[in-house]
Amino acid sequence: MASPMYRQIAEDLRAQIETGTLEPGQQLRTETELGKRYGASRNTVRDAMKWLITLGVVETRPGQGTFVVKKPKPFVTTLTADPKIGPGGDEVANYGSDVEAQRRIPFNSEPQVETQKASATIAAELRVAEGSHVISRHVKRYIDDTPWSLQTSFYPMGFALKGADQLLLAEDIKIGAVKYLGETLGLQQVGYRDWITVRAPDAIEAVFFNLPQDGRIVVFENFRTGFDQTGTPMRVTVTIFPTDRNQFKVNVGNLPPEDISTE
Amino acid sequence: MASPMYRQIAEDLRAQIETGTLEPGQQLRTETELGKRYGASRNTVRDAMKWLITLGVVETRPGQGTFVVKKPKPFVTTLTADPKIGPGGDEVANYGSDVEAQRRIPFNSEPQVETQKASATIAAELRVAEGSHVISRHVKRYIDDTPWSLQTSFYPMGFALKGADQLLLAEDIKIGAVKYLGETLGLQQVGYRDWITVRAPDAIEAVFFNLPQDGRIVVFENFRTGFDQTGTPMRVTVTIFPTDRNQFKVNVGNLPPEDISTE
DNA sequence: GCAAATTTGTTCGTATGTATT
DNA sequence: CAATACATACGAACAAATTTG
Repeated sequence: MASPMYRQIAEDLRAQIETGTLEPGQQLRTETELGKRYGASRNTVRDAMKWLITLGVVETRPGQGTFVVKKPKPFVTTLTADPKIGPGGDEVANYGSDVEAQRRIPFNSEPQVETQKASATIAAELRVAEGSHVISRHVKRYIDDTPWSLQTSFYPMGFALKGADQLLLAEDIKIGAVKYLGETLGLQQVGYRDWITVRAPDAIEAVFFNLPQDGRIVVFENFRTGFDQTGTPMRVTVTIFPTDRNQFKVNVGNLPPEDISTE
Repeated sequence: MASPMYRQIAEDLRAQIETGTLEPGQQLRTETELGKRYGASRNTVRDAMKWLITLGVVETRPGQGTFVVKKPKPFVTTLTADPKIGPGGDEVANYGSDVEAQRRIPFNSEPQVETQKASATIAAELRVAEGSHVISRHVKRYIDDTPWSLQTSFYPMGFALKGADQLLLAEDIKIGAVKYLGETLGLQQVGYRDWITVRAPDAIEAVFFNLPQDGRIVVFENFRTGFDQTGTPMRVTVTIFPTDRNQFKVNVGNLPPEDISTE
């Protein structure tokens, strides 16, 4: 009896959900009904609900009721390059093929292109002066019509001035940005480094991914810095993935082919 | 007036924390005091506090008060192998060197060794029958005395019977488990695959890492499957890292040496 | 070591607002 | 428009944890 009543109620309901007595998507009894059943007031039941909500197992809809949450099937992204493509592959292309292998339909929005002054983080990764101008290309990415990731690539402004002017056009670069930079500037991406963190979504991300506003569901933030043949950073790509529907794989060394049919 | 009062109070306090008016570690005024100041009841202030708690910006300590949270300095783990070591390196050794480079002091508990029946997930990764026996070796890992990760490695039971009997001893394998398997069974780890997900911590993890019980702070779960020269899985290592103090790096291709002094 | 004061934690009751059916 | 169900807010009381005298 150490734990307070609202925790006991929450635990009982959670157990019912875990064991499948309550199925995903199913509606729970109303708060007043549960109060009667457990011999508690409606406010105490509501405390139990709040607890279950922060645990992410139920959600409430005003005017309707409380429901067991449905977990979406995760999207798996491989961070290491496909050996057939090598480290020079394009992010969009790479991720795309990875998704197709899972027989899903990816869709990217038209890029939104801006020129900005580099933030401290971006400047440090690109090794340019803080506040110097950079090109940012932003796309929204969907899989099977569900919001999947938000991706922004940053390039030094000099690239466009030296001949890679398509970087400034708000239009998909068909051959891929990396290949385009190779053809126009002779730059080759010989490697990249990913830096993966987890943080609460900002307001824009929460809206796009349809996440609760209170930051219960967090997002992956992946900084990918690409390096050219001289060891200089040529691009920084920041991709945001909500953790509730995304997973990553990293392949190192010689691996047998993966069986994806059972995923 | 669109947003409810408890959100307005929370937003005001959050802004004070963002701008530094309230510093990390600093104590907020008591709930009753804040209620008077904002013209709200104590319960409404408490709703604001709950909101800030799920946002992760404050924490309450019964009998003491409410405090602005201090964010710990993150630990960075590189998932791709050091090129000098190659994909055959040991997890413990690999991670260890990675941490030392950041001039921190890692410490591993003595391993806790058990034989178990393989769970569905472990069996699938190791490609053994579900329910067949496996050896599990579990260590608790600290850096600078703060709990850092929980790591469990699983090996097929056959390894011990065929000569690698030190796997069953609750004692550190000095030369590293991978090298030991090479010497005793001729197995070489030629590659591995990491599979990274994020989930709420279970009760044991929450206690070890000192995380709040309500699952607000989630953990990375990294499944690393190591493969031998025949392409057969030889080991599965599951490592749990709390996301509030851990980050990952992934290196692909040819990279310039990283400047770690500025981290 | 104990008692008092302080502060947050839990629970109840009640009233009113808002969203959906 | 009415009924239903969750959302917000107030007030009150007692419990539990911590610090201080």
